Amino acid sequence: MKDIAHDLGVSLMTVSKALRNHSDISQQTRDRVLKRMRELNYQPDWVARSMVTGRTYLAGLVLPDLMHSFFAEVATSVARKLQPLGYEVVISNTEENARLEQRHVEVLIARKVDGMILASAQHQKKSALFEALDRSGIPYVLIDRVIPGVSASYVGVKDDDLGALATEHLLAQGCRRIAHIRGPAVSTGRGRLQGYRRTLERAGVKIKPEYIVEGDFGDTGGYRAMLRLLQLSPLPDGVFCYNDPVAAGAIKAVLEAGLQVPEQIAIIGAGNVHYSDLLRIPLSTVDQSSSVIGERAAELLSEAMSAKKRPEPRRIFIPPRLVVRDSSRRTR
Amino acid sequence: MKDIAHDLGVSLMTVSKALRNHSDISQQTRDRVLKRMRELNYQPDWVARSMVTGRTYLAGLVLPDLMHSFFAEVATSVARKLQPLGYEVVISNTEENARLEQRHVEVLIARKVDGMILASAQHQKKSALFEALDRSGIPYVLIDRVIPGVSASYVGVKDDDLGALATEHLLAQGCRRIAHIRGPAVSTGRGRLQGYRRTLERAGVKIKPEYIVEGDFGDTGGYRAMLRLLQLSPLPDGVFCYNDPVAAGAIKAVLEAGLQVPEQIAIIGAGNVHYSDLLRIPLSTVDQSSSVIGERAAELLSEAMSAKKRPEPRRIFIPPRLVVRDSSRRTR
DNA sequence: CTGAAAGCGCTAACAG
DNA sequence: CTGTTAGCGCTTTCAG
Repeated sequence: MKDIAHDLGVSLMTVSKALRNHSDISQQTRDRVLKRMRELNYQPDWVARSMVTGRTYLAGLVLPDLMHSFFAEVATSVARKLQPLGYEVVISNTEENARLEQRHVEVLIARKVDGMILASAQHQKKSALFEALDRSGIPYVLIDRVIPGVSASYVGVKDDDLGALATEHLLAQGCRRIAHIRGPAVSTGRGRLQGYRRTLERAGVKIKPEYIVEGDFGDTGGYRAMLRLLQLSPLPDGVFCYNDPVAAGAIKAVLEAGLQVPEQIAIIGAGNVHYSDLLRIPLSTVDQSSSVIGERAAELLSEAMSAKKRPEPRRIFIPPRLVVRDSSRRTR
Repeated sequence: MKDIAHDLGVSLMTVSKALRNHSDISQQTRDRVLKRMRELNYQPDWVARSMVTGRTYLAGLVLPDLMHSFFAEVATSVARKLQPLGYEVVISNTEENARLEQRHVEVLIARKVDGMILASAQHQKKSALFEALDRSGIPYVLIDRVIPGVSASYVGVKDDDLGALATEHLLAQGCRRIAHIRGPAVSTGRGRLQGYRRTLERAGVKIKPEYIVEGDFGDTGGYRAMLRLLQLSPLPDGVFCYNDPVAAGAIKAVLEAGLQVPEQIAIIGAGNVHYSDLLRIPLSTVDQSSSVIGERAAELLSEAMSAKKRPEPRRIFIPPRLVVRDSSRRTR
């Protein structure tokens, strides 16, 4: 900047204003400055600019697992929304580890990101993480997982409705012994389980505790959980799985056991990950509109980041949508 | 910092040094400083620190598509390697768009990232992007895709070897009419095609131009490409697909046409994405060790970032590894 | 419309 | 072991 000012015989300030399209600069001066800037390949230094303006135009995105296609879709849509607004997105992969997540968030705070979107892996009600976040004054939006006791904006589906939708579908397909491979103790896992319970109760079906098994987040967990279900007698005739990777693993186990999907055991997952249609047996699922979640969250965040004072937290619930494919369609 | 210094009756510098574990500070003073720091919930301001040190401890990762499981794996392993070293990773999703990529890289330069890893979507030899990058002096490592004319460090597989390996395997399975669904005109697409050609020539098999069709990067492209192959007569009895998503789409088309995989048409992909084993027909593929690529690239970059002077570019080639599953295993 | 002065929060270099 | 001085590259404020 100094060079440009010197070369053109104007002051630093004139250059600074010209570069930022400030109003009180003559068109002629502006053009000269921009021309010289291009000649010198000059790019304004964001670090210095941030230091004085207090804004970094960085947005943090804290995710439990980038390799889970649901979060990859969210990341893509968040970036697609935020980048045109001038924000760069810093993605932190927490690997479902609450401690690691805490550290990442502290780092993002110290780096003065303008805002954060997080699918938090915290299990506890009110963790140090959210205290630090609130103290920092940095706006943030929760996605996918609700953290009890944290009153921040949220975007996601109502997981009990999702669980109910899936379970109702299995009932409608004629299943009577419906099992659930449940997820971990985060809000999505709890909510889906609750929806499953609620639906069976309302339908007057007795809930058997041994039909509810823990499946973790991924396909290996789903595979192992299904092996346990396959020990039972009578066998379940339908399984609602925490998510699509878990369901894919479960299907693998069922097929290896020589049983038919969906004829003997119908299976449904959740998330509608993009390859669901390409699996061994095209997978029925409940769609969560991952890209819509990302978009809405980005919108809420960008409002909060540009607002003078913190806007009221808002909760946006995306309605879950049933997608029936072969894995649960009974041809009775 | 000023507050801490004031509260403790020491100078700013003492605090600054204590916080950074500088050697010439007494243990006692350091402890007092750290204690007060915790009490005040103070976090050093990275922006200010970067301004004076010239280092941001940000690393850019420029990828064509986060939703492609190969790149998601690379991103995960890069982050896992770099974060313990104190770097935060900024991921830019270029959506296979060379212009968008150019803009992203400029932004990363202006933000003064300490280094970059890129799987570039540039088609041309020497684009403005790499000129800007070289001018900036920021170290960078190319992964997955070689850019002709750019002499930077590189980590990836030799794509012609990959293509040869896949094609040889199909030959060994008894296929005689081997088609190729090729990728776009980036180095990976060209290299795999070349390996396919080379192998067929050496085996004395005539290459039919109509057996080489364009499939783009993803499953829809693979599906459409396979539909075109299915018009041909005689039908191919083996297809080497650019990557696993393309292969998954191709399998879908074959099955819908009522043909058997692998009995009538054997299929092999590349990349060994993590769900390959869960597809309709478990997919044979060539593994590229995505996480190793990420790790090695991160290692090369971190060396370059901490070196005084730019180290010599290095090229690391990961050997491709054949993974045979049902989609190509002929039970003759 | 243009410019001068002051300072953002921190650290490098050097002096005590 | 501790402190002083100067300045990173930019913008904000206010005066011409």
